[in-house]
Amino acid sequence: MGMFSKTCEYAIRGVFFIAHKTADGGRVGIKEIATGIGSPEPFLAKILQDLSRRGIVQSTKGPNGGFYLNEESLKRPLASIVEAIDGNGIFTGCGLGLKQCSEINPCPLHNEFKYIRNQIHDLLAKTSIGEFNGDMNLGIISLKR
Amino acid sequence: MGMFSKTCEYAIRGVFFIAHKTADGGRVGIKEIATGIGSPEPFLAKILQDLSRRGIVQSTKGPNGGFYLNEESLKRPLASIVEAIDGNGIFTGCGLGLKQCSEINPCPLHNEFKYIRNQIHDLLAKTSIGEFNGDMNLGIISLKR
DNA sequence: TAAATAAAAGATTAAAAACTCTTTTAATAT
DNA sequence: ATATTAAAAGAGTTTTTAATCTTTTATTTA
Repeated sequence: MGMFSKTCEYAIRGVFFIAHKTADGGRVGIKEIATGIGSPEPFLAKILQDLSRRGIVQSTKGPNGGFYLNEESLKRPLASIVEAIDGNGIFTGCGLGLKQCSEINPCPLHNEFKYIRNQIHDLLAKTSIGEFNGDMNLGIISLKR
Repeated sequence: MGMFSKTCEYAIRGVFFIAHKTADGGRVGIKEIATGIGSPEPFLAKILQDLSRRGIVQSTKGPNGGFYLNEESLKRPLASIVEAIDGNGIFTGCGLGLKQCSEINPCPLHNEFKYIRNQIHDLLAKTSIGEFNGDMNLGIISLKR
């Protein structure tokens, strides 16, 4: 059980891959993305179609088509991907799974978890999709395995 | 998708409930625990059996039997419950789901996630199972809904 | 405008997690 | 000893998540 669902992990890795591959203005096909991040191709296709519908990635059909990211998309925070796929439960949900846990009806770990959830949210909100392209060019980081 | 699996959420809430209910030295039955924390009874039974086998909770069969916590168990950190049920993936796993993500082969968010995962671990390691009994007596906190 | 390309959409299957039911075993009290 | 109580254990079901397959639609190039 990771921090995000498997779907969301593929989504983030896929979007990073697209950002990196299309930094020069081109397009990248689903096959290349799936291979590049080590995900099942048809499953990733579904995920990217969803993100495309939501405007988080861009795509065109036909020859020379594929996925890419416009200026605006590159500036979006990672939080927008996570919220689109997993919802905002990770930012707001109770650590012990209680629906009505809140400031006035807190679970035993309410304050401790609130602190951590806020940190996760801040991290994902302040980090933009585009900002890792440099690292990846240097081969420092990995999106596969 | 919460921080922990549903199973783990029930486990933590169940153990808190046992700690609270048996603080005076008694035992508490699975039915009362399940009702008290709002979980499916047979499913919670499975979970507590597992924790019992691992020595994280104590139990006796027969009349006046039920679950309880000995001195040692009350002092254990919450981390021991989480590790028993969900494993240590939440403390060590890669945020993007990469098996081989590490210091020398980091994913784009490796350092950021490491920081957060350490915080989660520290919180769960420094917090003991028994230390919320007082709060619960005051009716400040909830384990249900 | 026809052929080729590549994503979109819909339907289906597989695997994992969550949950239930039935039988057995251990402990206690009479 | 026997009946009763309550957890342990095992097998089975349901639901959710993950993954696959097939058909359709849009775009481009020749």
